[in-house]
Amino acid sequence: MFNSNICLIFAFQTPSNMSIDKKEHIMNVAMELFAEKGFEGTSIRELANRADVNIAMINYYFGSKEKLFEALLENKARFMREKIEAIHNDKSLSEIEKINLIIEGYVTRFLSQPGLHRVLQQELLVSQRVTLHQNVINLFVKNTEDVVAIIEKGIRKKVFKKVDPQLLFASVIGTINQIMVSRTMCNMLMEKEKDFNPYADPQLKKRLLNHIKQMVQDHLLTHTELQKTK
Amino acid sequence: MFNSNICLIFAFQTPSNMSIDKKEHIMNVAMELFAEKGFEGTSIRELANRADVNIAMINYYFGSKEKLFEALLENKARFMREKIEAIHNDKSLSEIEKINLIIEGYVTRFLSQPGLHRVLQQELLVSQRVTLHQNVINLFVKNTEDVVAIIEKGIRKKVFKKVDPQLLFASVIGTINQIMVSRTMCNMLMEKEKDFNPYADPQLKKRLLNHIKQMVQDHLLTHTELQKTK
DNA sequence: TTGAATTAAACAAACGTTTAATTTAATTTT
DNA sequence: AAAATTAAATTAAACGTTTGTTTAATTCAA
Repeated sequence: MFNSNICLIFAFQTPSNMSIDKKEHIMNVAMELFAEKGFEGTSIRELANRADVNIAMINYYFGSKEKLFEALLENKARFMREKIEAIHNDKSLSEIEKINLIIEGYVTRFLSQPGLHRVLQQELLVSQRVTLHQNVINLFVKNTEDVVAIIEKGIRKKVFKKVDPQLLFASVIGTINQIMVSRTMCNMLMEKEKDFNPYADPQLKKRLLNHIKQMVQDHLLTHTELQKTK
Repeated sequence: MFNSNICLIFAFQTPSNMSIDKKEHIMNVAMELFAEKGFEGTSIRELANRADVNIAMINYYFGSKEKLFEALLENKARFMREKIEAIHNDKSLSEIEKINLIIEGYVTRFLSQPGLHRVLQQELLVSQRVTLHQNVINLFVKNTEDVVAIIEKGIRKKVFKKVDPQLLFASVIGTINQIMVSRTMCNMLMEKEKDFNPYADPQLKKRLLNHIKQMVQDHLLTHTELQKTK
């Protein structure tokens, strides 16, 4: 009751852009909730409540819960595409430099947006909303193709040894995913207190970057004879 | 966790296997559905329908939808624990052999149970059902601790170079996860037809095993000087 | 005065769960 | 061995909530 009054006062003070801000605001809260509870686990009512708007406003702005979800991903998820394309086409960079830049890009982006990462991962995992599911896949496959092309060029140039490019990229992304999948788990593995936010910790970022780069480089540049297991 | 299972087994001492088979059957169908649509995305009615049992039977057997889910994980998710413990304590194995055996164990187990993997991953990603969520985490953390101990022993013995044990294990699991997260995506990456089942393909298994083992071994046994990026 | 923004209330549909009645199977009594 | 008794398994129907969405009235800014 009090809140709505306060809101009305602020509505007077901020003139026309209120509606755009409100849309933005709803999307931010939605990202938070979807990341926490998943798409089906989040109710419009809870979202409206947390965002402090009327239930009807969500359908008024976005049409439906699912369209809100689509708008969310459309708005936030294209992020790595242009970056990777740019790196791929930059002729001043060596292959190993490109790989390192891509690793840095992913680590930076995912660590700074844990919620988005969580939502994307959920959408990959669950195949309920078919076209959205497919969109996320396509985005990822395109990125993989670029990275694979870079690695294959390095192999042809004989600066890399023969590796499995698709699976190597899967290892890079998979490592980050494994860290992002659960904050609690991450803290336990990294021996931090329970309510620490590891994703904002520059030390974790450094550690993660270092591990991935070193592992990828060791794998790309050297060859050890595989041990046999009987 | 154990108690509930034991209790249920003793509760129906009826030798009539029909009921136990039916329970088994419901759990299998539930795994299928949860893997496809997630926990909240699956309705009791749809589950009952697909399993060809009355809706009430699910609550009759399991008490609730959530308890069914718990029973499911309790029944199927303990798998790697004993195996890793056994490998960890086996004194006839070298460190690198242990690591390879663990990699083989995970790959084999996950590839043979894609649904279970999917459900576990979802439960890590979503923190709705708190204790269940924590159980999955604990299971995973315990496994990590064993693997970390093995790697650290290898480092002390100077058969491994100094690496980040936690993150290396994250890379192993993460690579497998990345393959398991979406069948469609996996097929696109591996250039298979759309309705191919990659997880049953021995060639993919071989390829995955080979990549992970080789990458881990390169990383553990050799050292390359890290390139600087400005 | 007009069109957009916002609201409370109502909507039907779907949800997980419970009930109460009935069928089936096993055990006990005759 | 047949009948009676008891308990478990199964069912259809209903329960009260909650879901996403819509409506129709009201407030707001221009």
